[in-house]
Amino acid sequence: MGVTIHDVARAAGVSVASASRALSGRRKVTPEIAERVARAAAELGYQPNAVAKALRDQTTGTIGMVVPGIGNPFFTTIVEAVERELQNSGTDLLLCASQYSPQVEARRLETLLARRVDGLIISPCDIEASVPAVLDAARRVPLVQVDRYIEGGGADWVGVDDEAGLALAVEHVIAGGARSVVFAGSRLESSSARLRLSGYERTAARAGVEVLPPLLGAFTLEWGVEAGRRLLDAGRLPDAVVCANDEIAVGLVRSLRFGGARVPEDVAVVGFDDVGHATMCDPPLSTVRQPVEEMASEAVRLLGQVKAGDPRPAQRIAIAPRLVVRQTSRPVAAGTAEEEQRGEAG
Amino acid sequence: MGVTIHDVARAAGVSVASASRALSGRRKVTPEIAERVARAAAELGYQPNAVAKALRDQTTGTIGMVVPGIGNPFFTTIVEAVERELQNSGTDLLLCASQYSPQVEARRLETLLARRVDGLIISPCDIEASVPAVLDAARRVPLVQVDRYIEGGGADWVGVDDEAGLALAVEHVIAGGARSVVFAGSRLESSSARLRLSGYERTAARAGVEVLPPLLGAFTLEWGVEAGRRLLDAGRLPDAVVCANDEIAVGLVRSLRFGGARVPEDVAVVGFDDVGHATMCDPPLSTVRQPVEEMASEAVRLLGQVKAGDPRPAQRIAIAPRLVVRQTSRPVAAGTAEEEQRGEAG
DNA sequence: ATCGATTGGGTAATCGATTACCCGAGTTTC
DNA sequence: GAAACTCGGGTAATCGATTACCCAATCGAT
Repeated sequence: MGVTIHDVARAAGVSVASASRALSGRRKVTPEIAERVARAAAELGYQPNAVAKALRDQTTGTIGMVVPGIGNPFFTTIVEAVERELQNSGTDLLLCASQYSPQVEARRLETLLARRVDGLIISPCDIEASVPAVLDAARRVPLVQVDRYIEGGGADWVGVDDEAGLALAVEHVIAGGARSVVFAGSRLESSSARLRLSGYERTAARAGVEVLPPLLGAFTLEWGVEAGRRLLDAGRLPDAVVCANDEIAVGLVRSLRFGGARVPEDVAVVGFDDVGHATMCDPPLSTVRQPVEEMASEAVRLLGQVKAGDPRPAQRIAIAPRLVVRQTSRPVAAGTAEEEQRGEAG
Repeated sequence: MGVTIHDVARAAGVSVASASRALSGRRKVTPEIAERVARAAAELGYQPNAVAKALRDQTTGTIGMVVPGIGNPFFTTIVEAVERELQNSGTDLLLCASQYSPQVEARRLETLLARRVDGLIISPCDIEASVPAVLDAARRVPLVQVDRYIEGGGADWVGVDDEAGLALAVEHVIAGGARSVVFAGSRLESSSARLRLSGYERTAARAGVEVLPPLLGAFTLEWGVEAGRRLLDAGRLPDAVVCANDEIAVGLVRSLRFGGARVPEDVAVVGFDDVGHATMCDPPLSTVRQPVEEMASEAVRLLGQVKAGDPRPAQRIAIAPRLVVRQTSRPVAAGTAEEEQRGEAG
């Protein structure tokens, strides 16, 4: 460690200013000096100290990203997409998981700000408890929310149109003949959880099918299993279950089939997200696809425009999802919904 | 942005030295000054600039972690475990994915070093192409490899005993009656891929069953599906397939069942890792469990001891894996192998 | 009363890279 | 031929926090 630009300058027999200029090319130097500096830098294996540069430039070339958890394939997919998006822009990503805890989330934001990230992308874990920390952060650096958001509208957001997504799912199962539709979702701690529930409720009401009490737990496979068990215990199964994400749906399918129900013959199941292992489920899962790449590139683009504490009204960009029909729901007449045959083993 | 310790000092009517001392408590100040400084800091919302501190202290309080990809649940599990391990040590994790590309990996190491991380934890993506960048990094900061490692022995490593793991798997299916055992793994680009194959070969040979040509592809579900298809196409199925990881195993099971084979009756399947969705597979997957938490805490512990470019011989810590028998293999007499019933839906 | 020791505060150097500013040499222009 | 410019190099300030070093005041001991 520790070959500095002073060492390079000395080795090349020039001043640090010349060395810096030769290396950065931000001001002309004679070819002779350029050459000597380049050689000296190469010989010494000089690598600029990004910490010093960051201090001087007041910019770190990093952006922070905080998601509830990287165990959830939906978030890892977003993270990967954001990373790809940042790939060649020279900015690095500092990734943090809040572990679904507003306290941890606040701490992580704190240290990211202390490290002077140039911007933040966050999916706030709790729609209420996350508010102060997120708004505070938004006041200090450009911040964009992705997927989940907090209410109170201080910060930009990009995500899928959750209500529209649930509408697609509900309309699809109704078109397939379902007369009773249950919603299996998560406790209403996030915007996604709330909007997906309300999307279900509205669409069901509009379509004239009964709005049944929702099953609310967590966005996990385990909760899906449990939800399926409850449906089985209740005696009469609904014609269809629409789920707030794929993990719940996969657990639900397993649980229902374990209990002897046939999917989709006895009960249709539709998930949400279409990332990770939706195709790996048996049978492959019908689901609502989130346009993750688009969300990521939109988020990065937006981040470039946002200024910290900008009084401009916060933007909300809701991207339309699309339905992917596989085998846990009855296909409907061609043209009504998109058909997909990905995911089967053969 | 931008309330500095100078602002705090001015507001409190003291020198920056006193302000710093009052805030850090590293030298005594009068209670009166401590009080004034604390109040001024609180009122101004002072937050120390970690960049400046890092430059001055020559230590950033961060460690970098580079894994091949966060789409693979095995790596996300390790990352989470490392994060948990670091939780209260005041060090943050800078996470990077190399996307299974040695070039990307080298670039990521480069920028982590430029950012002066205090240490590195890496799972090198390629056993040969990763060598120069990893050894170079190890010369400059403490570095510990986890799971995958490079040959040439310059850096410490902690991981599972891959050969022993495969031995467990192979012995288990043989004890269950298998006479023909095929290995489905990955191209030999990583230490894990190589050791798991050789573990299979040795154990099969020792047990006197024929060592069959391995199916080598990638550590993915897709490759598992393809491998299953090839076995089906070949006409006669082996009694058992041991896989290099769970993703391959899950794909393989789906593929075989789709082709009409019964698992485990016609062919037993055993995976490797036991993270993520091994229990979600239908039927639940028998597998070899990697002690991820232990690996993570060992890696962090080791990192604390390693010095950059330490001439001390590199340590290799291989932790013993254990077999988890679920339902894709025939159980054997109690006591020979551990039984588990986790993962069924009911 | 005087001399050391102790206490606690302030000044300025430091970390490494960038760049504002200055200066001298060479060119151009009238 | 001198003023005005250009070009390219060097010196030192700067970013913000920490701390080596210095100094004044106070205390205790002789």
